[in-house]
Amino acid sequence: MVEEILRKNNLKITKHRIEVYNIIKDNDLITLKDIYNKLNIDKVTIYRIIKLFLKNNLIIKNIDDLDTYYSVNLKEHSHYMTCTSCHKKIKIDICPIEDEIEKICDSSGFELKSHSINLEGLCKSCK
Amino acid sequence: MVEEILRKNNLKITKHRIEVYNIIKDNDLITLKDIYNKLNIDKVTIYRIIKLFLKNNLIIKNIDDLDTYYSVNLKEHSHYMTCTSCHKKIKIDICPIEDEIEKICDSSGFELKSHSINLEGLCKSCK
DNA sequence: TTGGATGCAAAATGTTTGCACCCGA
DNA sequence: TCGGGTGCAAACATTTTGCATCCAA
Repeated sequence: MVEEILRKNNLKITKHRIEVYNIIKDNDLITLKDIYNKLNIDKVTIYRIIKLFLKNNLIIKNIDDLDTYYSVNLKEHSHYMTCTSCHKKIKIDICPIEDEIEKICDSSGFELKSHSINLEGLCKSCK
Repeated sequence: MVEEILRKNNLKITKHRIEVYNIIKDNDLITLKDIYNKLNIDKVTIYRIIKLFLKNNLIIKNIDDLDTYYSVNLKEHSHYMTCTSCHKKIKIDICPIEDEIEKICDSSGFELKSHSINLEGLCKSCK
């Protein structure tokens, strides 16, 4: 529930914040432009909400060769490989860094709050 | 040798391309702005060279909460964890996705050309 | 010599800021 | 009620484009 997440982070609960969070949650890897196109909220407000969510690690910033995308920051999450030819994204359901990164954090005392991976190459049909 | 790399990719060898490649190589995770500040090359030309290098997988685009950085795409490479409080970057010398991703590519037929990882959190002294 | 690379100017896009007004707590 | 959230306008920053000139092959 978005409201709980906002409350837990001491963020005021507003209609716009709920809308933005939910649209990111329901559209994994959505661009700011698409959030703007789907919601009736001023672009500036979306920038501010995105910034706030990033700062509080509620969402994750992802990139590929073309654009910047946002996704919600949850334990269950996917990563994607992007074909630079046909621009299709192939979903990976396991997190390839999970185990290794935990070891590194344990030994270095780093507390990981969020992560994103950009994998680019050619898909089966494009190579 | 930069010249060989350019030749191998059928790219014309120019003074500027050599300069840009070398400065990225010598300054792991450099911003476009810093390339511009360090070299006497028009900003537009740097944008074009960066774009060309990315398209040919000669360099990698990396992000953190603040900026976009470039690094050369070599088998021996580092990743970094970024502290969102003090903005220090902690170098990781092993590639945490290497093994897992190879398996995924093998089974899916995806040919990985480049990858970048963004790890954010709090370093030992900031948490 | 020739097509692509570069520099300069300008346009187009993307992002932030200031301020008045609005709304959630 | 009140401080922070939002919309609008404008400023600022980033990236792309058009075109004339230059240079690597």
